[in-house]
Amino acid sequence: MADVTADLLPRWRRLEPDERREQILACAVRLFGERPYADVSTTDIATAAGVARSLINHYFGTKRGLFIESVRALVTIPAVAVEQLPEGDLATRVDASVAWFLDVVSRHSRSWLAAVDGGGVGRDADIEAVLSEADEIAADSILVAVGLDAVTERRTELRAVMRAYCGLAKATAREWLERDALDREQVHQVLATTLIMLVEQVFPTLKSSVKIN
Amino acid sequence: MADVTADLLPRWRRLEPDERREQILACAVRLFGERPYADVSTTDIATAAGVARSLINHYFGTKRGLFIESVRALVTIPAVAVEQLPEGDLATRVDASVAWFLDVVSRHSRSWLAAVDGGGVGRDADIEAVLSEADEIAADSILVAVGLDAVTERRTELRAVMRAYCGLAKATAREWLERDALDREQVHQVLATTLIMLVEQVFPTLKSSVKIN
DNA sequence: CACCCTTATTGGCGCCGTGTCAATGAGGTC
DNA sequence: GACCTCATTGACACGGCGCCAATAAGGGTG
Repeated sequence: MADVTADLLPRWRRLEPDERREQILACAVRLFGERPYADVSTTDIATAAGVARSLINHYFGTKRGLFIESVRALVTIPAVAVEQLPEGDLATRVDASVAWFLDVVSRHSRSWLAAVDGGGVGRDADIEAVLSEADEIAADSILVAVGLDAVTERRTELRAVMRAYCGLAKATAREWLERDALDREQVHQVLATTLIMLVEQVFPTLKSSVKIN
Repeated sequence: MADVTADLLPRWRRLEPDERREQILACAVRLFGERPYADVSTTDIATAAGVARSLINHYFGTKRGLFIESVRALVTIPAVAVEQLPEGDLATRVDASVAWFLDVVSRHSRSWLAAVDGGGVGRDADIEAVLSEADEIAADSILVAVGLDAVTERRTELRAVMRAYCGLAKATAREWLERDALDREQVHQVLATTLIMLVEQVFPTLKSSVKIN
């Protein structure tokens, strides 16, 4: 017998664009964290979100577009984070920054790990740009944290070193979260010590770059 | 008019499996270095190698299989490299190791950059495994270079720190090769100083891990 | 030198995933 | 309650990939 409520309740709910967008994005973040990019079809995401597959294209253009948004959501340091840093000497602020970082990455560990290496297969200029931008923001945040944000001299090199330090941070975090070869305390120690060393030892003595071109 | 040589010279040359395999691999390494994974079709590689597309599947099984081999060929440190390290104190050996690393990566710069981040989009367990293995080998090589390869105590943590250091090495090299924000000398200085610091300062004082499980 | 026999290599088939487009209906408004 | 907007759907076409049987290159054997 036919469902008598068939013509009473709608077949699908109509949401505000922002709302629907966020909902799809949340599903995508989760799925991209669970499986590699190529193994997650847009059909999977659509099913998880309970919508038609083509709606994904409507909101994000392409599958890669959705992936890019997913990565961006995970790797970008919110501005509010750096505003809540404690006052105090270098060691204190570095400790707080490292602790904050470790808190965040351990919370979303699986998805974060998937995001930071850009997925793994398929080097892509757009993804690269998102990760770059995130590193850029991260580098600036670190400069604020260590109190070097006012330094204008040789700022390019300064930020480059900080971006490089981000590479260390990611790799060290991976040793903790993924391989379980280090514990949190050890990761903290490596990152804090290295950062302080970079600021106090390496940077002041860094040979100034001689441009050849 | 029909080509009179049609039945005289063969339509294609028949190579030894190893030979053909290497030829296809070389083309793949080049193309994967030029474009992102998803933008390189097996048809492109087959065309570049002058063979039928299905021959790729015959030799490498799948497209990803071919990609994995391509990455492996680029990121694995040959055993011969560590055997040629000079004698001398820590600073000397570290300098030589860093110099060797910078030589290699700058030589294949484009393909190497593409390989180390696993491509960019599509985090994949197999790729992860190849990069892991390469890091593993690299970590051991570094331990030999800094003369800590005989240390058995807390070896797990020791290698983990070295793998993490590989993350710094990659990121720093990227600042030089890709962004041109640091020059070779500066990269050298950052990597050498940090490595020495890790060996002399961090590791001796690294709190021993307390397993919770 | 002619034949054969191994196997490197090819061409074509079918499947799956993706992006596009016009049609549909949910839900607010007058 | 009718209309109108636009969020949402379903179907279509294209392209890439893996598989399989057919083909021919080229060395071995008489």
